Amino acid sequence: MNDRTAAPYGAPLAPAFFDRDPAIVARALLGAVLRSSAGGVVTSGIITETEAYLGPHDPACHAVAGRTPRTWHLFGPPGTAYVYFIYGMHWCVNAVTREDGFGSAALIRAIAPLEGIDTMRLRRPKARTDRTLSDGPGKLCAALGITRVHDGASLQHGEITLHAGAPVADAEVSVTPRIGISKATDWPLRFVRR
DNA sequence: ACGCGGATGGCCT
DNA sequence: GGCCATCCGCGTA
Repeated sequence: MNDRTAAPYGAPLAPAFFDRDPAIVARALLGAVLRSSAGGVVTSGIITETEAYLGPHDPACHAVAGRTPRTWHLFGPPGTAYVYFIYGMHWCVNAVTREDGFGSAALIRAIAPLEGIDTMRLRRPKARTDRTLSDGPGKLCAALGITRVHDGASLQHGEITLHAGAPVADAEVSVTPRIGISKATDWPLRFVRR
């Protein structure tokens, strides 16, 4: 209904945007728009929280396991979606960073709902407020219909895309250790928009 | 406002 | 067999 409002974002971010250090990319993704057309319905949100996973040398990064069936697309070219299944129930989405074959990424941890909020509510019936619709990595994937079928897909042209949005100033950003991990727990690689 | 534990299944050792 | 880049509901305050 109110889904026809003008979307304040343009063309998808180019591969060159992602072909940088994952911490730079994770920071730069704050304020960007994550968009989905899964199921033929547009849902989107403004990114408010991200984390960087640095590669095979980062103990908390899935790349430490090497290239396995699960981590295959983490080693894809920059601007690829790396979607994985966790805790037997949830999906999480990353944007692959750096060069093809390296194995680093930026995890999208939270978005503020922008378009398709009615659809997001249907997909997340337990969410009581708009804010809790997509304020977690598993929640936002459920809200946007992101699943295994998107693993390995291009984030430039596909059902899931990333778009530049309004810039976010450093004064609005908190940098903290990453959440929910058991290794390298003190590395400051989580970026949160206040 | 917090803290804790159960759900649930694929994947690596 | 054990470990998860999580979420939700229930308990205590």
